[in-house]
Amino acid sequence: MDSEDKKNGGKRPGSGRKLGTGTYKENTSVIRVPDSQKPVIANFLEAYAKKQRLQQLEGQLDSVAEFTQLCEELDNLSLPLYQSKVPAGLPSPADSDEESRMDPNGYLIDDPTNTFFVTIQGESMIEAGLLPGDKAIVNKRKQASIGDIVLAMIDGEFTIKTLAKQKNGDPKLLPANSSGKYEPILIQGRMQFAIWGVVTGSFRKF
Amino acid sequence: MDSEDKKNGGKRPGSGRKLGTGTYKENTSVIRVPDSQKPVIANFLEAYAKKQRLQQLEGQLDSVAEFTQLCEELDNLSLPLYQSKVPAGLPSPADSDEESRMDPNGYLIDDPTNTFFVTIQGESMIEAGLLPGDKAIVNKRKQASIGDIVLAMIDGEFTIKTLAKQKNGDPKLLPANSSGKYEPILIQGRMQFAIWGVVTGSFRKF
DNA sequence: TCAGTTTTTATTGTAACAAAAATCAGATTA
DNA sequence: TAATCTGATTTTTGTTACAATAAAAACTGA
Repeated sequence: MDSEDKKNGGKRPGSGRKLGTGTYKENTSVIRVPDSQKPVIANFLEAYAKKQRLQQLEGQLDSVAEFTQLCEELDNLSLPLYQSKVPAGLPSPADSDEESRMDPNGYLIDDPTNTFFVTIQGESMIEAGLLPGDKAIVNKRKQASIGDIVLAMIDGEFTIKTLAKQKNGDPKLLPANSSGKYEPILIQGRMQFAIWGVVTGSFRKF
Repeated sequence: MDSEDKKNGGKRPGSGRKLGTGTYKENTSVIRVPDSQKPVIANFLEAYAKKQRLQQLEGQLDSVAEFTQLCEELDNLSLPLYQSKVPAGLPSPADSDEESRMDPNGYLIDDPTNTFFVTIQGESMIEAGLLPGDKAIVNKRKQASIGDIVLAMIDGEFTIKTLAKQKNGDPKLLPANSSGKYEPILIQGRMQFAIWGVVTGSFRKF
């Protein structure tokens, strides 16, 4: 009733749960957050998890077009998350006493709801006319195409670069600075990468 | 040497760190997050903490100096979000005040009555970030100083250049293009020369 | 081959902990 | 008397530890 009771003994080399099978397909760690912001962050993470899940489903990307389309889809999926609070600089209706004048707002911004501004940091896009301190106008609904200047997030950091394609079809991000100080960024599978919007214009104050 | 050695013994009822003296002025708890999103969330929380801190300060203002400083800080508060970090995905806790949005018109144009636009032609000011097709914002009332980018008319033709001074004190106009294709323009007595305004900003559409 | 069982390993929310920070009371000093 | 010092006390906070759960492969018996 006991000595002969063993049925399935022995080693199981190679068994066990596989790496990267968790919610986020990556390592996690613990951080402390204020209670009031927990639901906000939870929402954000839920959207992120969904994105990761879909990206894995989609398998290997073979074109940037597809990829950005995917991003768009994902963006729509997670839209409820930040729908209410997109930090867009909504242009106020111009007080056009001088109607013959050009209006920068109208000229620069086609789609106010989906437009926001980002301050340029660094000189990596200097040859595209984007200097440090400039404000880039970003449309987050516009479909990104090869050659567009885009706002992308790589491993949690934002950058503005020109979108291009690698030989294998994966995206890459090109700086516009021939000094050699900035390298193209090749997007690889293990990097967290997302296109947040297309830069449709810019402005600056001297 | 021992019985009389007690100096500060005993209970300290009411002592100890006060509640709500932490970063967020509220309870916290720990959650697990994917490593790649840690910087994003950290930035979000930083903004949130700043907001909480300032809100607490608001309750104990006792001088005008402090108040104006606070206003400045609150003003800046909405910017860090756009500057490099979290344009969307996480709603900005600092941005809940509606009025802190940015308006390109207001940002670019201080003095509408005396402001007009000029389309850049040529590449002579490319290193100042002015590309062909850009719109330069010109204030015609502003006093031009050495180092300013100005709209000048020389012998009936308009040009945009940086204003500088020759050794003899006469003005000269410097291009911002190191290719050597553009030469400084030295203003001489027999030339017809006038400064029409100071370039205070620029904008473009891609 | 197949289904159920067992072993193995990764994930994940939470508890626990220790160091740091903040605050107060009594003692000491100026 | 007021300011400072010292130790006690409590909250905060980043990290570690852990146990429960989940996922995947190996084994067993048919």
